[in-house]
Amino acid sequence: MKLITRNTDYAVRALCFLAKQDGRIVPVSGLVKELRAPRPFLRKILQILNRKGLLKSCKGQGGGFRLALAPDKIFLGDLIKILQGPIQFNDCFFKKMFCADLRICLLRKKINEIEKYVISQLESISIASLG
Amino acid sequence: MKLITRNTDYAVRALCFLAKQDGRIVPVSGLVKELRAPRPFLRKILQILNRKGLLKSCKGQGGGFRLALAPDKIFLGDLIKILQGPIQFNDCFFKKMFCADLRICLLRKKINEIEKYVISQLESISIASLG
DNA sequence: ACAAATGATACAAATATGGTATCATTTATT
DNA sequence: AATAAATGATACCATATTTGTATCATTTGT
Repeated sequence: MKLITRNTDYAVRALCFLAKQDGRIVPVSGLVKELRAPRPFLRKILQILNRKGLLKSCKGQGGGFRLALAPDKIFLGDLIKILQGPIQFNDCFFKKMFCADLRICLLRKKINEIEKYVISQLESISIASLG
Repeated sequence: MKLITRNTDYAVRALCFLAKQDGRIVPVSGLVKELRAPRPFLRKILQILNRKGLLKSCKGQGGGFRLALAPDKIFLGDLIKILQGPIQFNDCFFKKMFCADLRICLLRKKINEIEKYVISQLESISIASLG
């Protein structure tokens, strides 16, 4: 079981690299070189981060990407939510089926507590702290 | 992202039910009825738990399953390891590629800390505490 | 002998993840 | 104005994992 998937991993590395560029625009080719990531896959990730407002893109020749926010305002939790969906340790498979039953509630309750801790941690890890 | 998958969920419920049977042998049909789980899928799960020593099976007519250990000696962490594999929040996609690089180590280090906490929690939640 | 149970194992469907391919659009440069 | 270099959008495909299903062999109580 993984906490972060490959696309999040690429995203972290890309953002860390961009954080070191002082706002200079970097084209995908530059990031591909730096990260040795598959180019079309990386493009897809960057485009998503652009749409979500973490990156700012510039089209046309000389274009590329730069951070849209300060590195200490971008958190691992944000990236995971955007690229992997909400963290739901606690997704109940049995919905209304058992939920009157005490032991199920106990399981859910305990997993929920773990989830809350993990989310709070992930929301405290900034790109700046990883750079 | 899920912390426990459906088969683990079934396993928890099955073990909790068996824990209430005072060592009486319960056939799969009994558990299917109790859990409304797909019978062949549940059989597969129970057979795995038997092989791993958490359950004791009895073949033949009148056979079935019972707990092999006291409910306070079986932990959620065990079930997850058996049915979902080792918890590896920290599985590095980039192995030797970047590992000389400081920022990668920072990411891994932080995820490792979260992983350790989660594992310690999962290893503290017993079937008895969920019953 | 028979029926009721598990053991073992191969197969299949559904979903999630990782990645590719293509074409349209924008923009700097010439 | 033409061209080349970049992103935007989107459809598609490959692989792995999860969630099952199906079948036959084996064991055991009656």
